[in-house]
Amino acid sequence: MSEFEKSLNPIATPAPRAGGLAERARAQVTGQAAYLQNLNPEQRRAVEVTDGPVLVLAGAGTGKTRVLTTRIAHLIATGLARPGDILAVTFTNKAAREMKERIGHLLGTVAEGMPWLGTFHAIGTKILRRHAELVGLRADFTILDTDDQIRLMKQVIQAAGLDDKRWPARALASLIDGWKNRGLTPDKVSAGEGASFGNGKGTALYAAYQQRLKDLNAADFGDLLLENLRLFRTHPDILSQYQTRFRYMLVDEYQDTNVAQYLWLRLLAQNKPNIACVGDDDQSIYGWRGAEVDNILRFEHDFPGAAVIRLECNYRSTGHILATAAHLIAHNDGRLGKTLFTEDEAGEKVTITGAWDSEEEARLIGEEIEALQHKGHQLADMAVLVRISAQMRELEDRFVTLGLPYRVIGGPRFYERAEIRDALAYLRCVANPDHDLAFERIVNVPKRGLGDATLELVHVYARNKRLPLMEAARQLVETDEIKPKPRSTLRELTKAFARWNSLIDTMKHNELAETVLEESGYTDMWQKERTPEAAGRLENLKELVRSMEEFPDLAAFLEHVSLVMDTNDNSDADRVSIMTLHAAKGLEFETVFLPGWEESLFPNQRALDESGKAGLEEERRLAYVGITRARRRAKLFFATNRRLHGMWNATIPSRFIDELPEAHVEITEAPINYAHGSSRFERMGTFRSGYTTPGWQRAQDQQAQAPSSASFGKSSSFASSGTHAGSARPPLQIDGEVLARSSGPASGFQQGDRIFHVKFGNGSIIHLDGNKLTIDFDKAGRKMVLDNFVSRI
DNA sequence: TCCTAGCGCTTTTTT
DNA sequence: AGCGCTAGGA
Repeated sequence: MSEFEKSLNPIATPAPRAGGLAERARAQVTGQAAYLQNLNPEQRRAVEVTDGPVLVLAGAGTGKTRVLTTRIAHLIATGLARPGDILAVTFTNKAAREMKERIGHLLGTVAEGMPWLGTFHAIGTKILRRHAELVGLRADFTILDTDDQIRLMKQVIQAAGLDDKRWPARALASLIDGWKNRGLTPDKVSAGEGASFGNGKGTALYAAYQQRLKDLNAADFGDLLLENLRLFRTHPDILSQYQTRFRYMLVDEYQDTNVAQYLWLRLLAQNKPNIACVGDDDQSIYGWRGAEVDNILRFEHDFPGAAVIRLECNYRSTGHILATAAHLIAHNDGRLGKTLFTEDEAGEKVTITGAWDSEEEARLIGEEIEALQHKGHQLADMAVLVRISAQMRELEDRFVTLGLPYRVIGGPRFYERAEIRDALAYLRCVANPDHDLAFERIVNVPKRGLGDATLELVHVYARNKRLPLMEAARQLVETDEIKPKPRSTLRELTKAFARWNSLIDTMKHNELAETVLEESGYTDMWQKERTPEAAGRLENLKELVRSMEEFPDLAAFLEHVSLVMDTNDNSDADRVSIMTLHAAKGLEFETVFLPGWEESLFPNQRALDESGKAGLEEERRLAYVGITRARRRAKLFFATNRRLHGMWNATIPSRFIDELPEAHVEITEAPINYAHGSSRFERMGTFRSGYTTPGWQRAQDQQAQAPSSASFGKSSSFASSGTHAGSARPPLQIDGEVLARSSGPASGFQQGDRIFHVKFGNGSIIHLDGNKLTIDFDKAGRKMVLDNFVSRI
């Protein structure tokens, strides 16, 4: 066996397999490795430059994952590193899973031999467990999920004598989360920031929370990295141990790293920076949760002598799509700059379709999907990408009506469902009776008559005796402190937990789970509730028990769910996907529908308010991500009226539409005429009026007409959904004297004026309400329209 | 201790 | 509009 073959697979010596390791290795002897042959020159360079820091700027669809996985395979195949020498970090479990699979394909072996390939958090946990005692934890510390975290913070807030109404635990949670993302321990938080919460007690609350975590032998997600930093800083010997171990480092999605992750990487890469970071500054869309685009922009400065490799050949999208995306993103400042190109055909232009309202928009999308389906396209090749989840409802309604199979990606995840968390809390209590937060969660679920009063007794006793709640309860029920009824209930419960706990070693863990859920009365609770929803919950519980089979024991299962908050749903039915733009990153589809390109929604007003120009640029990157998900068809939509929080609002097309290159987009008409009628010409007109004037400028114009932005919002809202009923829209009556008075003669029109409307033709104004006009059209009947689509004749 | 009516909030989401 | 939480009453 040659030297490099040994390094490929140091243990077994299997017979050479077709396409396997040995065969590939032989290919390398004769010329070059087979795995390198499918790479373009830039990709190859990104794989073969193994010394020193490397930044790979990988534009959308340029083969980023291929480079990462091939690079790892290359390091192993050439004998530069053994699998255990390579640290490879990703953000999501999905990405980690995918990489393992693909490396396995490349090397012809299952890549379980990559012990240090995983998410930041998974690897952080692994390291932390080995040295837990050095940061005040035990090796079996529990990882709190968001829910536990918030309940704990609530306790901390109350313990500090603060009103948890006025200072909500959620707010503190996001504040502390933000600090942890930035690598700040309580002593590092600036006084000003610390004082911003809880009457100046922010920092103290943070410190108290950290203390509580230590008491509970627990860590939250942020700690998994933050405690690593502490460990590395306070124990240079341990740091150097890992520096030596990780001879090569790879980082996926580098543009999404936050400060803590950045510091972690820097510490590990300190002496021997064989670090390769792959990312795309144009796809940084997680600034709001602590990601620092700066990390990638600063890479060359941080790692002097870094090789910067740009992957600019796009293998995903056709010409028009790519050109559209490129032109849009060029409006951002401060980019590292890439020019994507494709060797693919120009393909179809990106289409822009204006709809009267969001219902019509959903209808149009539904029809286009059906039309494509009739032409033989798979539903699984299509996706609808929305800015906010609230947009999904109307789409789902429409798809249900059409009988169009769809799936919502993202949404509430499996492990976040109440019944799953309850079941997990039971199992955590069984496995670890000291898990106070889990105990609290289920002590009275199902209702057992153990309310606040009883629980408070247990709490007080536990605090005084410094005991876990379960143990405190066990001791308390032997006294007369508790009233007879709750006393016997609680006694039975603690006995039950003791019994279940004793079964851990003898009973199969999934059977044990079933037993626990049965005997505790938890399954009964849902069975008694005869609703379809409860049936679904029971289904989920079954699924949970089933999924446990994949793990060797209860402890392994619980560790898995703490870190992996998703399940791989392998439903392969042919369905349209609906998801947010954020959830779509990293995915691709033949056809992508992008509804809701309107000011306020997209770019999202809140992002603009909170982050100004940076917010706008992140929104634009989101738009870029959306368009670049499409392989062959990207279809943009906007509606002139949208229902938000139950109110109809007049909207104007997104400024992003104005930023698209005219040569690569086309404005479409709706394929079918609806109740209010439409023709190609009219739709063009509608759109043009929104196209030639920059969106933001018109927004200002409209704002200027109204006394204030608040009354603008009001005056442009239709009365209710009842008066606005989609295609079968009845003549609209405006129910508000109040509304009419409040908005005044803002439109400049008068009752009786003859007007022309781009969509409905000529008509007479019969009623005015701010910028909304009720008009009897000569041909189209009575409609309510907005003044900016109307001109006097 | 439990049930329910009313109130307030509402971007994006991973681990 | 819809959901989750909370306070207040039974």
